[in-house]
Amino acid sequence: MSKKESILQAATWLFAKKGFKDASMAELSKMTGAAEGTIFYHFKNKETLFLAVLETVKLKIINEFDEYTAKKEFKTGLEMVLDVASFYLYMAGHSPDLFMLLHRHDAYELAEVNPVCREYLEDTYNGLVDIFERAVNLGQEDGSIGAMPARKTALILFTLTDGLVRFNSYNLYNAGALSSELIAACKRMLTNS
Amino acid sequence: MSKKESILQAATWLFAKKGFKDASMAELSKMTGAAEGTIFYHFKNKETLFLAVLETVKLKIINEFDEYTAKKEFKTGLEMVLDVASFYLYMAGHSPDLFMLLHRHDAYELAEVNPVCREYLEDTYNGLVDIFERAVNLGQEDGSIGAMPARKTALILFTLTDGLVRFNSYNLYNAGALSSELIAACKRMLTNS
DNA sequence: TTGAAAACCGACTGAGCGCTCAATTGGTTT
DNA sequence: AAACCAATTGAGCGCTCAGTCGGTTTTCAA
Repeated sequence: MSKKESILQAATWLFAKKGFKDASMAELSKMTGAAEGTIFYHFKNKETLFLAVLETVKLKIINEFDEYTAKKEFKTGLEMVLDVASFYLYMAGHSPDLFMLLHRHDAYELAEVNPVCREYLEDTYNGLVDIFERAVNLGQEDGSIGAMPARKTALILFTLTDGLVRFNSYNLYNAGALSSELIAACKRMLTNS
Repeated sequence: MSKKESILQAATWLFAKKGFKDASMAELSKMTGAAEGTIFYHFKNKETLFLAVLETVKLKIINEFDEYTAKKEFKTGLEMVLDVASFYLYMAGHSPDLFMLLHRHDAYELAEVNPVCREYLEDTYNGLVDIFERAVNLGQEDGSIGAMPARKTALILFTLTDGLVRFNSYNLYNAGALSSELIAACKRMLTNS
């Protein structure tokens, strides 16, 4: 792995763990073995490095879900919704850094003034909501999901699933213990007419 | 209003807007007209000030919801759930600072090492989830809500409502436009057997 | 082999930060 | 009038940090 790549990888972890402000270039330098000057040789400043991290987060998440939905076969749209929600919980447990970065406020504050940052975030979220929407549409065609606005329902499903992941990362409640209840709630929400 | 009170009030706004690290005592001093020394006379350090802010947030939120549920009469448990969710959205729009503070990671990171902070957060969340749970129990007694685990369902309802508020504060999607869909989704989720 | 570009290094800089402290004020008690 | 005290002040201290810079090493095509 090139030094640039290892910097990017370590930065993902560090920004996720400490947030933008509390992640210091000195610590990043120690972690990677690269001198501070080297970091600034590859990324012109801290903000640029953060943006590069956000881009890889977006690519990794979208790619992971694309692979999952392409590989797996779903019997019904309802089943697809439930499986995607489960997979979301699974991924968040498996790659907590990626989701932690999306749950911190750093990116949203930067997005207020930086269009590129905003684009990364919108792409990531739209990609995820799109998957739920496709599943809802599918379910409404095959009859497994009742009549309701597909896009808005997809946003609700996404909000609920993502909210559970977020609460889990706060260490106040255990989202794992709620996963089966999440699935049950989604099922009831979608099959009621 | 005493100088101490105005410091606390301004700090609430500043911590909510900028987060713990980016909120500087110099700016707080400018905002309030109090010298920096005065701030440290009333609050021994920045963390103590932050804790004091968190405590007022907890008190304000719990108090607001207590007043609401005490004043208003609910015909059924289901209606209470839906009304409480609506009131949650209303409050978040009316006092965005309070919820912004709960949505930032600062408090949760402090809670990892500071039991008092953890207590404030748990009290706040438990207070809110309790309201939903009472409503669900009520609904299951009067028959307006189907059979399902009350506490876990309350957590799901809370997660969903709070998640919507959070997304709204990110300025990526408009939670206001989803409020009617939130209510509809909750209704379907609760009345299905 | 060579030499220029790319990659890398780490001591250094200056701004900004939380916090301290000696001094001052104005009101109350003795 | 003297003593006391809580509240307030702001210059300044020690420290951390992102970012710079002059120099060194590595790479690789000619």
